[in-house]
Amino acid sequence: MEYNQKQLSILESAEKLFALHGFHATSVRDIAHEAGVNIAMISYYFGSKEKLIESIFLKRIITWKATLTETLADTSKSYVERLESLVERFVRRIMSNPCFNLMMMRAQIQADIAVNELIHENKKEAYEVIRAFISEGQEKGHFKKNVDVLMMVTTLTGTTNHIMSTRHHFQRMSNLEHLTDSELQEYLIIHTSNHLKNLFKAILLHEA
Amino acid sequence: MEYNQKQLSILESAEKLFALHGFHATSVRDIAHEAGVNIAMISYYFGSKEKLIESIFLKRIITWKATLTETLADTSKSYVERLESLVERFVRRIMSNPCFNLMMMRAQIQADIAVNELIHENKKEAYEVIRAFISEGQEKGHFKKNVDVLMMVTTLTGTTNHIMSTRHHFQRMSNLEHLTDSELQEYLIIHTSNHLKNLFKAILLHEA
DNA sequence: AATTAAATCAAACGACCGTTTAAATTTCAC
DNA sequence: GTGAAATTTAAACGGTCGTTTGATTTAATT
Repeated sequence: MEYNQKQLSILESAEKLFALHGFHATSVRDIAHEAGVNIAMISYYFGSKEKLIESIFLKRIITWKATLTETLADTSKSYVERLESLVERFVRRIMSNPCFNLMMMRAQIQADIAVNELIHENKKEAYEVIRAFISEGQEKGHFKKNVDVLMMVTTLTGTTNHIMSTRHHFQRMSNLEHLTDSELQEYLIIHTSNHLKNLFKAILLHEA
Repeated sequence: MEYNQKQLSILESAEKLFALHGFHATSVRDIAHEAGVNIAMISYYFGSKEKLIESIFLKRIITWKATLTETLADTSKSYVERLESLVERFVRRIMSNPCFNLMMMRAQIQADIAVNELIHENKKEAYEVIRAFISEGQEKGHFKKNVDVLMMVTTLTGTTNHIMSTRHHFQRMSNLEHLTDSELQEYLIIHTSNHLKNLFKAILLHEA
């Protein structure tokens, strides 16, 4: 799908505003104003407000299955190193795209939205790559056996999403008000990754 | 704050609909219809739709600090047992009130809502009780020292919220479609609690 | 029983909404 | 340069929204 400059501007503006205010509290007039276009352009280019949000999801749900597969198949690294890479890449990907991921969180809370099936399939693919990797590690004796991988992935996603969506609360709780937005983001990426790596290693590895 | 039967009916209906559809996609006509009252009653009893949602938060944010304090101060139990009780009570509390907690999640995503300060204070209080407990356990040698308690609490909250908000996706991923809603809820409470207990024990305890 | 206060109602208000319309303008292809 | 196609525009449409209004009904008080 090729978009022209106007369409891209609309998509970006919509993504930002939907993330901030949600779908229903964002009007096409808001989006058009932010994008510098006339309001009829939304319908002209995308057909409807509903199809606009679907287009954002379609554009953004770049399946990250390929990245995952590559990361977890890198035999130059140990199983632990690959697990650590998985966590780092995941956390950085979420934290570096706050708008889209806030939209994802809203979509997941909202039971009646058209992209739910797309999201489900996307998550299922990712999960199956991770599960295959953990299983392989278990069979080869690198990881412990009694670990619920789906719960583990839920903790990865849930923790990261929660930090991202409540980062200003977190900032206040940690007395980090002096940090700029990009400093805070980098701090959160590192600390969240480290925390999650510690958690997963603690349950997957045999104590050294 | 004492509410009459009509007001309670409005509060319940509003909570359910705000949880399902969000504040902006729920109209006062929807709420009035669900509650069996005339739409003017919303403004009459609560002043506005905005004040209605605030009233729900005020009513529901029963500070759980007292429950926490009691659970974590129960000296008839070991430190580990108290940690386990904390997890179980937290998870059950969230999972048993899906409507209110979906509203909480939405409120947290939404940066510009009047109750954010209330939520922040509420979370801060709870966090400080937990941190005091973990610190005490560390000082007495029951828990390991290098654990980020705020991150731990974030994992507790993030994981539980994520399961709750994506429970139908989770149900499908786990091939549990045959379960009724209440069976699924109970399954999730138990499995989430066990998973989180395993995680926290793995990072807090010295390997036996 | 009469009066006052509270609750309820249907209708209305002014605002906002997403989408459409028809005309105007711009761009493209020949 | 011309005509067709695409894009853009301002206005309009029909609908929904939260809140208010004033009349009516019900409940409480004297």
